[in-house]
Amino acid sequence: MMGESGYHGAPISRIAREAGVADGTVYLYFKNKEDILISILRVTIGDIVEQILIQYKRLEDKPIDALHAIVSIYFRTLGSDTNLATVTQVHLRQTDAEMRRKIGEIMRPFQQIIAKTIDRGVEKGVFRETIDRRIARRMIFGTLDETVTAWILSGAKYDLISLIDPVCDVLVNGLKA
Amino acid sequence: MMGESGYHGAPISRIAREAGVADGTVYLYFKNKEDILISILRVTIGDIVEQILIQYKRLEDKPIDALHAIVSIYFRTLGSDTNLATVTQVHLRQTDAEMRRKIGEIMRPFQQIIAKTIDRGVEKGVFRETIDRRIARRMIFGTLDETVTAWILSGAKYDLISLIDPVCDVLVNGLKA
Amino acid sequence: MMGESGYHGAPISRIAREAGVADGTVYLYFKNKEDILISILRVTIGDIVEQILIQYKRLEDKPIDALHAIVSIYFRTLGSDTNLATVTQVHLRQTDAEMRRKIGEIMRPFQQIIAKTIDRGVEKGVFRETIDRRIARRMIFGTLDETVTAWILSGAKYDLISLIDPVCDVLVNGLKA
Amino acid sequence: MMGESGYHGAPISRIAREAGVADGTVYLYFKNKEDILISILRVTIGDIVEQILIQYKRLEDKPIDALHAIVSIYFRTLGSDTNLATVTQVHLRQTDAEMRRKIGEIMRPFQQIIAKTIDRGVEKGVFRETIDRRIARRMIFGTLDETVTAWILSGAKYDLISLIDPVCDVLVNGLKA
DNA sequence: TATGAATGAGAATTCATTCAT
DNA sequence: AATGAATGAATTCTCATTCAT
Repeated sequence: MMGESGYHGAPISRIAREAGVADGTVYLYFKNKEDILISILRVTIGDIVEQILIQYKRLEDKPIDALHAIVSIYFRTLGSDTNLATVTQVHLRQTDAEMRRKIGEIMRPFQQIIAKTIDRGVEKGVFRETIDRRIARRMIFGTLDETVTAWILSGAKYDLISLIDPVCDVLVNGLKA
Repeated sequence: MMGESGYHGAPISRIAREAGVADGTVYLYFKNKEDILISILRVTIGDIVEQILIQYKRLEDKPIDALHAIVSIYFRTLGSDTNLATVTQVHLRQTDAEMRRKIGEIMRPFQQIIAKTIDRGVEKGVFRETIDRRIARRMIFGTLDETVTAWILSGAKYDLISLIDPVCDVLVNGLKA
Repeated sequence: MMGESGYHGAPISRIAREAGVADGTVYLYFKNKEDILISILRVTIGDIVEQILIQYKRLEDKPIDALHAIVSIYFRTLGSDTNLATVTQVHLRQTDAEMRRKIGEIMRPFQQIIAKTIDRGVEKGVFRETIDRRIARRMIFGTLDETVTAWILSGAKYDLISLIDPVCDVLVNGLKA
Repeated sequence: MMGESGYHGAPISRIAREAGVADGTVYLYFKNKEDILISILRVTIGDIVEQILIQYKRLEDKPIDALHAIVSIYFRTLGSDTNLATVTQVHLRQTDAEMRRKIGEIMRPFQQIIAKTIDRGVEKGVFRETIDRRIARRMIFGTLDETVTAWILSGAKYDLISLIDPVCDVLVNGLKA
């Protein structure tokens, strides 16, 4: 039960309606509203990180390819499910400071993979040594995030996958030695 | 739990208190809460755009300096007023789709300046011709946005101005020919 | 906050769990939640009354011993089962006026035994003739009730049985000729 | 505003309706539902205790008169306001364990006055030395409580004040040396 | 008989908005 | 123009009850 259909809109009543269940039913599966949103994010980011890690060893010596894999998996995952992306880009933002902190924690593994990729790139001499790594990480994540958000707000009319290469292009150039 | 707040974000009562007026007084100047937030954004982005335009003519032939001016003014404006930045980075996100559309409209002049700067850079041969300009615009805006959001969520502990140069560095390199 | 519970007191799910059956099973045996609580009280008070009546004939001429038997059986029954006492002292109070009326009806046989004991005591000249018998009944029941409630709210840490004699002591003195 | 009319019935909506205000208005004066009930009890018990203390010095040497004053003031206060008594005897019982603890704390000053009166009575030799003072306290409070509850559940048809003397009579005899 | 997933009515609480002063 | 008390719609969440299996 639950899970396949959409979860647009903030109120539990709408989430429940779109899932085709009664309001109370939601609470059989989730502790509270926060838990719903957090759970969706956790699973999504967990999936993305897991998929990246599978390819990661193979790409140990190729930071540019590793970055490409990160972008690719991120866009493919969110790009294949508009409802999912709506939750991560719209509903999860409609939350208070405490929740934002929890979101930050869940995002950490993904952010760490980005950080590691930057570190390796610098070690290998592929990325510039002079870049501020924290800034670089934010550039990468900010670009991905802005791209997905723009896609959602546009109504998901085009294909997010088509943006993998051009996005990698600007990112890599921003870092390249 | 979450939706213990009827709407999200800052209650009118807090906005009014911080402005030193009574709740009702707010409605003499603004149509409704949305109008307040939108107005704050409109003024802020208007200011930023105006300041950039003042310097813009002078930098017509120097796209890298123009980009530096954009980043500088954006960070200086938001970095000098934590409340303001909290509204733009937190409260304005806690809104529905219709509101997001309005926000997009208000941001347009700022986005257009970024777009124009990219165009000029490419014309002048300073930025690569092969970059996807829409993507480039999102990279720039996404990086700025992510940087300011991270700053706010960190509690605004460090100085946003100190990030102007390193942010410009990665952005320019992402675009450079 | 408070009314986070739709009704009050023990949820059916807990009652069912403690009985080792599923929620739905409860409804094969009871009409509704009220019926459960009422039934528990009916059985409990029925038991107490029955036990008292067994000893009652034998004590017909000894109103003080009869009162002792009442207190003893009341405290022994509730004191031997914390869950039971919690239902009678806590959950059964968390009900509306209509339910209170039903509770009153169920308590009547017990109250009548107290009344009868007072009457006999007066007849025999053991209790003062000048006492208001209705008040005396309430003193006895009020004292028992308050004692059991205090015991439950304390966490049932001490032994209710140890209070039989001292409680009888004050009650008997309140009535004695 | 608020305060004069009745507060029957558990739900805030009914409390508000009976106070002639909207649901939300209640929250301008009380933190939450618990706060309403607790506040009523605090004020009531505070009043009762205050009134008793006024007479208390004068009755230092007369424990029986002191007890009479306690009963009198308790019954006069609750007996003069059915709504008030309904809150203390019905609604305040419909609460969870945590709330019961708070209620216990608020009742403490009243219980302490009872305890002190017993102590003095024993010192003066007016009350028996052999009574268990904790039990005696519960007898007194249990009798008062049961009497007021019975009065409320009867529909407050008779006059609670008329019970002051007969109640004192049984109580005093329960304690007398 | 027994189950327990699903239901949905009902309760507390927040806060944008209004309006008498 | 300004106030802020009062409103009530909207929202989350609980739990008694039902019913298909």
